[in-house]
Amino acid sequence: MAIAYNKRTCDCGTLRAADVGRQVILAGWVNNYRDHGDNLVFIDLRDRGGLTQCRFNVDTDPEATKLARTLRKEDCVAVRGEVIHRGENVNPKLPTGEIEVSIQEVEVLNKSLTPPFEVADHVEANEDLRLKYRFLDLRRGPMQRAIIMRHKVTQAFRTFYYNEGFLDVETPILTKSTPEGARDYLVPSRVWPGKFYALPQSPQLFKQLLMMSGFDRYMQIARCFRDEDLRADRQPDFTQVDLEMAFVDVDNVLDVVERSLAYVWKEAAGIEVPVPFRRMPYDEAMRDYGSDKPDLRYGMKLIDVTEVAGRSEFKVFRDAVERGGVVKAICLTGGGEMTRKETDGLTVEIQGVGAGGLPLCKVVSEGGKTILQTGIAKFFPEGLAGDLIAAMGAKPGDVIFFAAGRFGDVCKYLNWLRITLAERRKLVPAGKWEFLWVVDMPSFEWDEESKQWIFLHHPFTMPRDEDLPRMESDPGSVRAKCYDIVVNGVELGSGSIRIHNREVQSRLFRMLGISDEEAMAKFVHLLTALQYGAPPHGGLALGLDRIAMLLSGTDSIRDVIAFPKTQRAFCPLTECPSEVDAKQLRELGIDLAPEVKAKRKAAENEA
RNA sequence: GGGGCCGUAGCUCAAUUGGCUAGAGCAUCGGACUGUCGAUCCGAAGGUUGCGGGUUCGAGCCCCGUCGGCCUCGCCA
Repeated sequence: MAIAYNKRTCDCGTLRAADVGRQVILAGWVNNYRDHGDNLVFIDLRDRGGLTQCRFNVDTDPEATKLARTLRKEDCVAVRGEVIHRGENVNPKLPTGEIEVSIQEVEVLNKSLTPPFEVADHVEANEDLRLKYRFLDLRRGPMQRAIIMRHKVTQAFRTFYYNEGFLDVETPILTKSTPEGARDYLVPSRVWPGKFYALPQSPQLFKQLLMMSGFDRYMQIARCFRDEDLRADRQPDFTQVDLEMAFVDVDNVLDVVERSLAYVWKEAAGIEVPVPFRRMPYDEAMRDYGSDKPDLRYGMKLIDVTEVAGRSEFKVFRDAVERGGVVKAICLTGGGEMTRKETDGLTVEIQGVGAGGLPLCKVVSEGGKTILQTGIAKFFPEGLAGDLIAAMGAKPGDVIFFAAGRFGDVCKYLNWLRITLAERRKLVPAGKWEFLWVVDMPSFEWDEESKQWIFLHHPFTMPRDEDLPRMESDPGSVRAKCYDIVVNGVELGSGSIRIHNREVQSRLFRMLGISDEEAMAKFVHLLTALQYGAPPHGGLALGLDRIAMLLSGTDSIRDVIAFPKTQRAFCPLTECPSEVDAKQLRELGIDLAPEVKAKRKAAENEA
């Protein structure tokens, strides 16, 4: 090799004025080139560490300068030269801006085609193009920082939990399909034609088994797979910080998890987070915020105005109340300045969420009195309007938004509205981290479709001790020993204390209309293990992608995943999923459905 | 599965009410330039307006279908 690129003296972000005079070897990519004619050429060389300006002078190094002139963006090169001070020409924008390297020798390690988009910090390209050329996208500063942030988060979690005595144990990727919950990704097997493994939705059952095995503190950075529709914060394969502890109750789990989060925020991002975190019962979260993951960085609580609204002449409200529903409202301080166009726009949008409309009225001051105006104000006679204003704590200049109907629907609409208003009107304070435990969720929920009770969490979640006697008589009142950790309106993770007693587990399955035979068929390994001295245990799983996303300041987990998939679970880089050979299918004993074949043929003919 | 927004040069965008040869910035290529660092200056090249159909004298624009992307509801124990 012309230049010993395997003996780089440092990376492109480290050289300073103190290094002037040193002979250095650098390697990296051409970030930019500036050709000043016969004598002078500049190349900005970039690697993971940063940028270093390389100077080529034809008078002193004609060969190198000649070659430098042919360099283009994203060429991979190695250079050798002397660190010199820039004198009058320091660049304060660069950490290395005091120096440059006067290049004596340059070697092109590999030319680059013209990139399909500019490899620059400020990116303009569409995300799907960036995903197709992810290896180029990942060269960009913000992406490098995001991936590095993720690494720091991972490392901090490991350090913390290892220091707390947690054992890192791997669990199978090929495992058993469980039809409950999310859809499984299935894996066929040549050795077992007609049978399938499933990729784990989480290591849930295995980590419980590890507790029964006596490894009383377990953690794993675990890949999980769910074949469901995607979102900005959901990928088909994602990563959990999975943990489980034996001989614990709720407080033990919350304590160690919140300390781990505080440690990670400090270590990875330098942010101090006070512990313990606030706790809020699920009912309170739903009542005040209409959400099981409320964002506490701003106010705009939901206020129940069912009583007042029921006395109004507005038919929508009266109907809702008569049908046993609720009317709730939020007050937007200073919202009176919103234009008709803005509120009409919100109406259309909230209809997209499912609401019939967006009733509202403005609070104004007139003749020394505070009154309601516009919108549905006319349905509130003076006295009633006063009651409403008092209930809302509204002041002149505010706007009151309403939602009426079933409790769940009202929550959905006003939660959407609260979040949307906070974002649009910039009511979200920067740099604030509002951690919150949401606890005491119901164990069961009545499902209208199947006309039976279904579990809200998973079927191994322990009900609260004092609620156990009511499991059969009043299932709706049973609260679970389960907990969600939320920060700034984002659910970071959830967990529970598990059932460690076979009798309780059987009672619970019976209650849900699942026979013992059925339960055994699905969960034989767990149910059997429960009978051999299973210890009390519980745990939690944290969404690593979301944590990395929040600490990177992005709003999509795709930004902290090196090779993510699109919303339709397609990878533009590898172009997967893809078709496979007929031979592969034959070996697996699999035939495609006729309609799938027909569709494929039609697509081929078109192409 | 439902709703919304979007698709024009390699990239990001523009194109008046449906009307002349579809434009601009960046990137690319050629040339100039000794201190730039988002270099600058001069010039060139670059288009199946995602795809298919329809309406029209005339479609980037209107209509229908389809493909793809993002957001969202459902879904995600």
